[in-house]
Amino acid sequence: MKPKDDEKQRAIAEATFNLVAQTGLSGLTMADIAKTAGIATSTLYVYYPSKDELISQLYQDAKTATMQRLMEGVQAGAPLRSRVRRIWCNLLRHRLERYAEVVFQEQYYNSPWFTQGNRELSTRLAAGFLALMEEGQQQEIFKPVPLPLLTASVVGSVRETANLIRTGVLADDEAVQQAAFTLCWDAIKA
Amino acid sequence: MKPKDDEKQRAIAEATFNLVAQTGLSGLTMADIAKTAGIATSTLYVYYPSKDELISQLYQDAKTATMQRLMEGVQAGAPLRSRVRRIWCNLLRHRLERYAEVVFQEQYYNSPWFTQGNRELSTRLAAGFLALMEEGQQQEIFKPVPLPLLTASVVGSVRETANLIRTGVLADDEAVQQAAFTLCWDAIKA
DNA sequence: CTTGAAAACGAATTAATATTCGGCTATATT
DNA sequence: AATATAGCCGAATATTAATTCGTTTTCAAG
Repeated sequence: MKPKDDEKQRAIAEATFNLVAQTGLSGLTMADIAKTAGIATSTLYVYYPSKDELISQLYQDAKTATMQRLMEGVQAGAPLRSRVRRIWCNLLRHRLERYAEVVFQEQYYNSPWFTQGNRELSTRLAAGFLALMEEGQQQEIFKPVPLPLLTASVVGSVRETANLIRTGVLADDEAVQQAAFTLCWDAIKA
Repeated sequence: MKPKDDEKQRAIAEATFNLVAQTGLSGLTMADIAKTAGIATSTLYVYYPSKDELISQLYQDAKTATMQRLMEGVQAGAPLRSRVRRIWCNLLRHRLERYAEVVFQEQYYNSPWFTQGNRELSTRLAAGFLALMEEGQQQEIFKPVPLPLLTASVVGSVRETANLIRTGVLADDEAVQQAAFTLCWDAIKA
């Protein structure tokens, strides 16, 4: 029997991310995905049973990749500030380099199709990051406020910064990064 | 001749906001709007020439209301910190009380239908807020970083906080508000 | 080299959904 | 009170898009 083609799989994902970044999740059609990926529309159904499943599956892949990158090169022994800084930079680079993928994730996350199961996956993948923030709070390096306030500040800071850089309002250089991270750190530090 | 019915106008807006909050801008149909508003689908076309125009018009109304509320009770003579705090609280209250309207604005803002004209409107309406932030920077109360970084921090802080309160992660009380605003202020203050 | 099972395709099919149309109704003006 | 103008409605219409179907092509196993 003929095996599925990994290359087509990749093409489908890439096409979907790019189309969503261009025209939004709302404008996404199976016909467009197929055309952009260079295959027939009906072939999509060989790889995914429905449009919903396709989107959900791609979300899981993208989210997993994001959270993996988040923790890249974070050394357990290093000072907390540099670990947080590393995470902050990882997230920023990821958002800038794989913008389409990130847009896709956010649009799906805020869409009526987003499932409970995917919400649980997100929580599970964020566990490492959460533990790190909690540690910082116990060491009294961070403010004694509800933990979600701290994590939201970090993630929010990256999002805002990435948007400003992407739209050309800010340059993508060391100075901007330094400044933006300092705002973030001052917000959370005790 | 028969005049247009203000009550219907209101019902259309309310229906649209609620439906978008429930099922997303992508799931919005003219039939649903009409049904929820209690009128015939074709009557929608008496008030708006097309679905696009309907959405665009409602966005302008909502955005205007938001920015008006933003500056409510901000006294020109007051210390900068309390003016910023007032703005921060205004935005938070608005996001919590008129959640559907805010969701609608954000989804439209990030949709492929969002027009250049609406982008300009947004900029125009934000002028007062921007001037205030610039003043704070000239008085060296804020950090000497690019202005957009400061404004994004404030707006982002409100968004994150409102989301946490709305989803029940944080309580809607004075203590939380105090804590969240302190994070925000520490981020931007020199 | 044959073969069978699954991939791949293009053409239906079916289900939604934005918009239009023709007639009726309400009301502001005279 | 008459009337004309525009609101209002329910029923078409036309278009778009997800999914299915029947056939052909490809490839791994025997």
